[in-house]
Amino acid sequence: MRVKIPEVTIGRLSLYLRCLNEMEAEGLEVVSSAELGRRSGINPAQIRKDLAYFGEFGTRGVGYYVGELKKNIKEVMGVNQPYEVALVGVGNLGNSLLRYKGFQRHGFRITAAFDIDLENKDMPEGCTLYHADEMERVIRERGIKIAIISVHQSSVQEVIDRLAAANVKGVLNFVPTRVTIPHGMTVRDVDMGTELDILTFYLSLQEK
Amino acid sequence: MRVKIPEVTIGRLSLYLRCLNEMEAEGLEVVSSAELGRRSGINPAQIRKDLAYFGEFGTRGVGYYVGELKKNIKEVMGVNQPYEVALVGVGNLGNSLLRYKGFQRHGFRITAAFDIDLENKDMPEGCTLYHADEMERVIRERGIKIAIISVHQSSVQEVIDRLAAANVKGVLNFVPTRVTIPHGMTVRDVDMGTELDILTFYLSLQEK
DNA sequence: TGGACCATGTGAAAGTGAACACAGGTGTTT
DNA sequence: AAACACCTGTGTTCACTTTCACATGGTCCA
Repeated sequence: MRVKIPEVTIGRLSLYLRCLNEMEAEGLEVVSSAELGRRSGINPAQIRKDLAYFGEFGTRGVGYYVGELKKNIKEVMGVNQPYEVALVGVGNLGNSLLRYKGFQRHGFRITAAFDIDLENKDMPEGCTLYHADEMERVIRERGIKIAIISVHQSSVQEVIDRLAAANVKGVLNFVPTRVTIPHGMTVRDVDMGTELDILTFYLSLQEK
Repeated sequence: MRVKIPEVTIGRLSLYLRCLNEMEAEGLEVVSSAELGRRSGINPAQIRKDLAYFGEFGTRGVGYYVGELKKNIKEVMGVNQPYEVALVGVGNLGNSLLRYKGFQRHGFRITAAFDIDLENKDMPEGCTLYHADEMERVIRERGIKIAIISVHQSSVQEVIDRLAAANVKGVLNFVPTRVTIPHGMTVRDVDMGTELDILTFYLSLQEK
C-alpha cells in the first residue's frame, strides 16, 4: 500500500455502499459524486478523494456506474464474500446481537457463540452455542477471523488474548474497558454510555 | 462559549472519568497527566489540553486531585444529575438496551419505552411501556430530553421528527439510515454493521 | 528562606483531514 | 466537427487536532 488511508474514509465507503444499494434498487445506473453527496450527506469532493485512494472508478463527464462502483468498493473493503463471526458472551446484549439483522445485510453471519453458562440459551438458526473452554478449538477449526465481545468487564482482556491466540484478527468490543491489544489484531470499541455522555454535553451547552 | 470544543475531546472526557473512578476506588487522591495518560492510553499533553478548554483544574507541581477533577469533569459534561431517557422501539435490540447496565453507570435511566405493539413485552423495574401514540404526551410531561431509537428503518425519520416536536434534544440512533436532523437536535449514530466493515477492511489489508 | 524538583498550562510546530478550484476527459447538440 | 455542458481526478489551500517544548507556578526539604 502506497499511502495511508484514513479510517474515516473506510467508514464512509460503507456509507456509500448503502446508498448505492438503494440506488440500484431504484434502477439508477449512473450516479455523479454530486448526487451521491446529496444522498449520503458527504461533500462531493470528499467522495471523489475517498474513491481515488483506491483507483479511478468513475468516467469523466459521466459519473460512476452504480453496479460497477458497488463491486469496486466491496472489493476494496474485502466484503465480497460473506464472513463468519464468533460471539463471545451470550448475556443480555450478546443475545440481541445474535439476532441483529444489520450484520446480515453487511454479509456477516454469527455462526458460533461462546459462554461459560450454557443453560437457558436460545440460539437462532445457523448458530451453535459452545462452552467458552472450546473457544480456541472451534474458532481455529472454522478459521474464524472476526469476533464480537460482550462479556463481563473483568474477562475482556483474557478473552481478547485467547482470541488472538486462536488467530482472530478483528474484534468488535462492546465492553467499556481499557485493554492492551495483541500485535496484529484490530479492536473497535462501541461504548454506548460514552455516546450518551456526549449527547448530554451538547444538551448542557444549549442551556447556557 | 468562547472557543469551539472538538467532539473527540468530549469522548475523551468520558474516558478520563472512567479512569478516575477506578483510581478513586483504589484510594488514589492525586494523579498526574502522565499517570492518567498511562491508564487511558492518551498522550499527557492531549489530556492537559482537553482539560484546559474548561478551566484550570490542576495544581502545578502536584497534578490533579482525583475527587475534584471528577467533580469538574462531571460538571463540564452536565452529567452531575441523573438523566431520564426514553426508548423508542422495543424489539430485539431495544429490549437488551433496556437492560444494559452501562447506561446506569453513566447516570442514565430508561424510564419510558414506546412501541406500536404492547404484547409480550417484559419491562424491567422502573420503566413503563407505552403505545407509540402517547410518545409526545409522555415525553413532554416528564420533560425527557434524551431518546434512544431502535425502530424499523422506515419509521426513523418520523420518530425523530416527533421526538423533536416533543422537545427531545439528543438522540442515540441505532438504525442505519440517512435522516434529516431537525434544528436544535443532536443525533449520534451507532452503526454496528459499518464497524464490522471497517474491521474487515483492515483484515483484507493484512492479507496483501 | 532558598534551592531543587515537579507537573501544569500554553504558544508554536507538526501532522492530518476536508474543501476548493481547475485541468483533463467524455458525451451531446447543432 | 466544433462548441458546449458535464463530471472526474487531483494539486493546492484551508481548517482542525495532536504533539512538542518550555515558562510558570507550586511543593518539599535542608
